[in-house]
Amino acid sequence: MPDTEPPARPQTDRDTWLRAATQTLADSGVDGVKVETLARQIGLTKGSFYWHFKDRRELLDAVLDSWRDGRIDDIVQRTQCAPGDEIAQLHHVIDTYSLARNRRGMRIELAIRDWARHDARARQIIDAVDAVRLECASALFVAAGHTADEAACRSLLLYAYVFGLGMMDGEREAPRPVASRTFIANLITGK
Amino acid sequence: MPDTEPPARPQTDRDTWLRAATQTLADSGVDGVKVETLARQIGLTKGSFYWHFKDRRELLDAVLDSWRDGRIDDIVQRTQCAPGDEIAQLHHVIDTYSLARNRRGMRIELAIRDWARHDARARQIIDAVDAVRLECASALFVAAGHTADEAACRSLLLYAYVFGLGMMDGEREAPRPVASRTFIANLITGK
DNA sequence: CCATCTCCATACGGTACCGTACGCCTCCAC
DNA sequence: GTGGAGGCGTACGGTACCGTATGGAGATGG
Repeated sequence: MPDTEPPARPQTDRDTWLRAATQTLADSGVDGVKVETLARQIGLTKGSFYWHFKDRRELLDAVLDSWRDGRIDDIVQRTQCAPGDEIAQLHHVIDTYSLARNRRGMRIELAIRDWARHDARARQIIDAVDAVRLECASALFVAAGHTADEAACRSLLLYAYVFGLGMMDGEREAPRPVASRTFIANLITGK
Repeated sequence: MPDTEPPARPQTDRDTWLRAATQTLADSGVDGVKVETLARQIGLTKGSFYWHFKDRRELLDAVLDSWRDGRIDDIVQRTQCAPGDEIAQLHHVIDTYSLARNRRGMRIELAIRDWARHDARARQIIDAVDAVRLECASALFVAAGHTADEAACRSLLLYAYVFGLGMMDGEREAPRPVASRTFIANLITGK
């Protein structure tokens, strides 16, 4: 921040740490993200780590920031559609979050949500992402003809459902039957 | 198990360890449950701990078992009602799980659900509790006139919603407006 | 060819755990 | 009163972390 952006440094090894941390976060939760363990995994040492990051916390914050940016870009993209297709698009959003279709994404999401129960910064990131998601989904419901209040309720139900289901299903292999998922999606979107 | 039940031992100090572990589980997650930390909290030492428990794992399993028993008793009780009151009873169940009404219960629940993502035994307990809950809720929906398939879908939506909402809301103070909660509950139960 | 900067390895001190070994009380039976 | 057994405290070895200190290889520029 003090100096003028050293011109496009590769930072590829910083990203290596970031990716490893994100993966471990998904696999083992925040408490599994340990400097020495990551070092062994990626074949580097703490010497490298403490050159790229001030401390463990800075790594975690970087993971959080990059996750937030990715999720916000994603939802903004995924909720743009032609007029008249809003409900179909909402069904697509629900499907996108299904465990079978996006296991890794769901694991990261759940790990961060759990983390947010003890960490203010993580909580803040989660709240920011949720706010954008709810707003985007609400806009679709409104475009489909619902009132603003009702749209907000249905959006909340939608996201609570997809993440709650992710939590209940855990690592289950067999996906829920199509008929069930369609029925539930119809309840949420209002047929 | 080998001998014949030493006649009603107090076991009050074993229970002290159990309660402390459950509380810490709710506050800090499984990884926060550490023998030496608990010892400091309750004013005992590891000498006591390793007399009552074989190791840390045995304590965790005991927490899990007692939680499962409590949850199953609770849901069986809470889903008994007079004929005709089924939908009202389901609304009551939803309300019961609201964060404002049962913060501590929700914290324990979420901590165990997160734990279940890495631990087979915890996963097994969660699955057992979920199965009973879904069955009990489904029975109410069936009694209210829904088909078995639809009852199963609505039950799944109900529980996914309440736990998903618990996750999204975190430690939020202000409860959701009554109108919203009623609207969503009506969507789930079918008006 | 020397200086400096980047990037990383090695080595170290310190802390927080787990589980074990062992010993000290206290209560009760005989 | 003495000998177990229940219940617990103390002390110890071992491990897995965090963060720091320091040095060294390799590129880069003068």
